Amino acid sequence: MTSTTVLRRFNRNYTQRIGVLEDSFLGLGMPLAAARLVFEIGTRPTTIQALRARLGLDSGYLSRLVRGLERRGYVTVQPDVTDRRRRVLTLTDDGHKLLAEIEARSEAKACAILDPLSPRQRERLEAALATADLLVRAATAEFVRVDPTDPLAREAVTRYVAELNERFEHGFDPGPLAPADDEQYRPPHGVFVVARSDGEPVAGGGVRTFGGTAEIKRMWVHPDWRGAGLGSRMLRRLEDEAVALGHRVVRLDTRHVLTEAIALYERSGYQRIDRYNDNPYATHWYEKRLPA
Amino acid sequence: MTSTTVLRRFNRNYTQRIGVLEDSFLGLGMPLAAARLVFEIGTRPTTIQALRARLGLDSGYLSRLVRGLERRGYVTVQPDVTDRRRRVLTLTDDGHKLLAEIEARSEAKACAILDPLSPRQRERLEAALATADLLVRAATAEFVRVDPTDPLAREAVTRYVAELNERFEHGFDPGPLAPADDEQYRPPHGVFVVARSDGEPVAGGGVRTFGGTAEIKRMWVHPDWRGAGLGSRMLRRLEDEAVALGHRVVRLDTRHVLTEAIALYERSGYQRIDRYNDNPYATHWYEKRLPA
DNA sequence: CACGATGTCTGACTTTAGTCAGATATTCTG
DNA sequence: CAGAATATCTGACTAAAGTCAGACATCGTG
Repeated sequence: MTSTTVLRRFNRNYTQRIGVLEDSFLGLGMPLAAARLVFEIGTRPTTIQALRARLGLDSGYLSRLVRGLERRGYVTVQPDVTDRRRRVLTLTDDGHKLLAEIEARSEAKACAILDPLSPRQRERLEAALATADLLVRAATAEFVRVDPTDPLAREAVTRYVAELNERFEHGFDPGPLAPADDEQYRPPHGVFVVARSDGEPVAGGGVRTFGGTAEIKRMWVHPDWRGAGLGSRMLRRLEDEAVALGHRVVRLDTRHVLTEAIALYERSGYQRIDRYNDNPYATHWYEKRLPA
Repeated sequence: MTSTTVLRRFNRNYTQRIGVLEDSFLGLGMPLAAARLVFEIGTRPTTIQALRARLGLDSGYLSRLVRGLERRGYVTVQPDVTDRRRRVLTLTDDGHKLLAEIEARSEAKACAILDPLSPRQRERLEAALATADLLVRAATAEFVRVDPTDPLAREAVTRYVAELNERFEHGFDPGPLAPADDEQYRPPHGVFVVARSDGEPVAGGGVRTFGGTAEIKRMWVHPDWRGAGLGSRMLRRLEDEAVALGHRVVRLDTRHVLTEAIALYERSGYQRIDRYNDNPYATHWYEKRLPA
């Protein structure tokens, strides 16, 4: 049986049986879409714009849904202070009560579904769903080239730096962030790529030109998203970008404590070479010849 | 994280991303529900009644959907010869063409979703989905008491007999099926239980009164549904039924080749005892004292 | 063969979900 | 500061999905 067959079969069986999870929102006196909104807003106050991106709704439709929730007193709508075109949504006390009710219903429904399973089977299902969840999310993440000043890129780099600082024995200091730095990751010198899911960066990395070859830098994968192949995909994508920039050789450096990264590079055909830069944090240097 | 949390999280992520599998039916010039019907009818000719049970649709709504398909020449509707109230649906040639188109679109969509994954990740996802599929299906199977003459019970017993006949070294002959036999699995002497999913029996088993104690017989789980705990659930259910019939002790016999069954009984607290009947096929005899 | 149950159909209706074309206010860019 | 771009809102519309009450034919049972 092929993977697509399994996926399609699962989809049929699952949506038919578990789709009922959403039916638990019935009887709340509001359409399901509105209940989903309450859930999203409850997770964290959001702008209408963010909801539109996250849930993929038409702006007119969303506007009406929100107004409905406002009219019933579940949410308050206020202009965003930093950009008065945007409007920030917050749950009122009644909204939080409603959210609690929604949560309770979902939970009850989920319990009812899992109830017949023995603890052992439940654990198996939990593990399978967690794996499937991660892989499905990873498969649907979108890789996009962005400007290094894009908020997505900024966040990816910030988290990358924070992680190195935590994992390196004596911390990590990226030095002052000069505007010239950004220039390195802009065509024609280089590019920056992020993987995005639901509007959040889940992986990032850049290629720049250094010493006549391409150099891959700042590769990072969100901790919650590791083990799903995003690292390999990012690496492959950055190699493609290097080729597109006209390079035939790509290099990179790393530090011994980053064992997963080292494993990834070696699995991906990188050869260890001598020190080619003066990065004080680097302990390993790699090179790969790219197919034209 | 609890199982319900994982289930709910998966459900949110999954329906949002993969629900798109169904969007592939868009542009066929028919509502999604109609496309689903074509798929169901294509799998095997069905009656309207069966569709209603399987898809859980309102009879009026379904009637209209079917009439629409008929009007466009995708299905033919004929009275069932055995019961002229029922109507049998069959795909026409055009209907089969449409089904092929639907299949192609689903397949393309599934491919697109899986495409970004490496073969290794795809295999992992496939395994996870197959496990989740089995367990979700098992969790939602319904255990019902039925009369031993009920078609569901008949099918379960038939398949049970067929399997024993195949697995026993010299086959298995259940002997003539006497009406008195059925009586044994009817209150107040006994009961017959089947687990049902989408109208098909996926497990079955009976309790009868024999030699002053309860005896569990004819326990069977559909081969495609094994490894999901249906056997344990059926055993527990039959024990409960035995208690309800007023018994405090339940016995059963089995044959050495049925190793999973033996493992199940021993895991479930059954003690091996001496031969208590003259079943020529039995090699192992078990007993369990039931909590009141 | 009467009577209740079953299977299907019809008409009249509602809700949900969504689309699309502008209108308006605000912010960004040169 | 003009003009483009962005964020939201409004009105007018459609299609899909489903509900409900009742009508009608057929079947099984006593």
